[in-house]
Amino acid sequence: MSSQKGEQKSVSRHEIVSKAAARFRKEGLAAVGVRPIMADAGLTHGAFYAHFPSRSKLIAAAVDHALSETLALLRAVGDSADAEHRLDAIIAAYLRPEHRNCPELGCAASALAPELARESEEFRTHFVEGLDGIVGLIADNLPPGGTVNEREWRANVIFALMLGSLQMMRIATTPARIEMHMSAGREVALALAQRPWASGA
Amino acid sequence: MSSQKGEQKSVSRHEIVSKAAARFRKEGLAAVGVRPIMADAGLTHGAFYAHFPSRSKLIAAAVDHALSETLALLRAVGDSADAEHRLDAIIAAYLRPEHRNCPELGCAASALAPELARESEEFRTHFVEGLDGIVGLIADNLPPGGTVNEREWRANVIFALMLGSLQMMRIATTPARIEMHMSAGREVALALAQRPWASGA
DNA sequence: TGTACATCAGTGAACGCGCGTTCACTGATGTAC
DNA sequence: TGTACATCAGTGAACGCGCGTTCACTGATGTAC
Repeated sequence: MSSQKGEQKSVSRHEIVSKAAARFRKEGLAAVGVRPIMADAGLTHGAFYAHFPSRSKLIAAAVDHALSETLALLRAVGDSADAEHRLDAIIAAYLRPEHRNCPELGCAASALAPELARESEEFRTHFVEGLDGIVGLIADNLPPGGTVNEREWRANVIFALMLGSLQMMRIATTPARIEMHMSAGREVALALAQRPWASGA
Repeated sequence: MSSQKGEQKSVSRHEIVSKAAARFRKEGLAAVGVRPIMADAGLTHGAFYAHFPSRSKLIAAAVDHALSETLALLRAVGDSADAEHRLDAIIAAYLRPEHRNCPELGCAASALAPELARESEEFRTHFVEGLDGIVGLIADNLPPGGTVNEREWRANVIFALMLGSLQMMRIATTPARIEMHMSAGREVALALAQRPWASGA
């Protein structure tokens, strides 16, 4: 059987994607080359093209990987909270100091949004589908009520606020500022979730 | 007098900074080299080091330039609106289709936030001071009431929402999505501004 | 079980290219008499 | 006003370097008999 060779290859591929996802989030898409990623994965650069046809295909795979990791983590955080505090827990997990300090393990949008905005329409359409997983998780944990559209609308605003707040936390340099963006983002995101549906928001 | 030579030099410097500010916002800090910027300014790359000691000092100058342009524009937008609709006009100017489509003319934070978050603490401290100009403009146009801290707190949340919403507009690919992020961001930003002060938010 | 051959994941030299930065030089402008 | 010299903004070749990508090769693993 060729299963052991093939298995090794798919282990390598996973390692490449995983290390790339970390490097891209930490240093930016444009700043990271194929060689350092392959070195992180314990391989030499020449092997790269046996796994991916080009660097840009790796970017797509790495961003996908990062997004699903984040969705899985936020889902787990929600699941392990009381039924009435799930959204609270998800928002707090997104806007927490560790997420500020370790972009390499966090939400791809927060680490890469403007660079992703420069990618092709095709790429962005796919990325938005991935992000919709996270936005959908927020929508699913909103208080009951409202139409599907209203719930999605609200989840999108909440996510936009979380995204902007996390980026402000990362730019901020003083503990007081970081704390302000964190607690303000958490408080307002939660308040938006609990606003009555009647008012149209 | 050497005034004409010196004048030419400062005209060139301004041209370099201005073209760099546009390129960096359009393509990202890491993606733009000294040569293309100098070509945009109508000069050859060799002249660069008569104006700046290094590429990274140009980044600092370009980001400063971009931020003051944006502050001036938003201030002008606010000033030309009715007294009771100034914040409305500022928010609408930030979250408008032209700003989505032309990052090279827009807010540096929206085009570069994650890349700026990777810069040194010194750089970020200076950048936050610049951003505070915009946040301060929002605070100044909030409805009356609240302490200075409460007003700054609220202006920061509003700005975080505007930042996140504009980035979502840029990633979105369908007119409906773009429109949703725009109108949702506008509506909620304004609602946050008008929330009563008593409730602590 | 042992040997000969096929497969194929990974290696590392090499390609052309653009990067940030340096520097000897050019030539238009400004100054001195 | 005219000529000789000084200044200095801008030019473009050159430096070493890392980039994305290609490809002939290696050597461990798997297959056939």
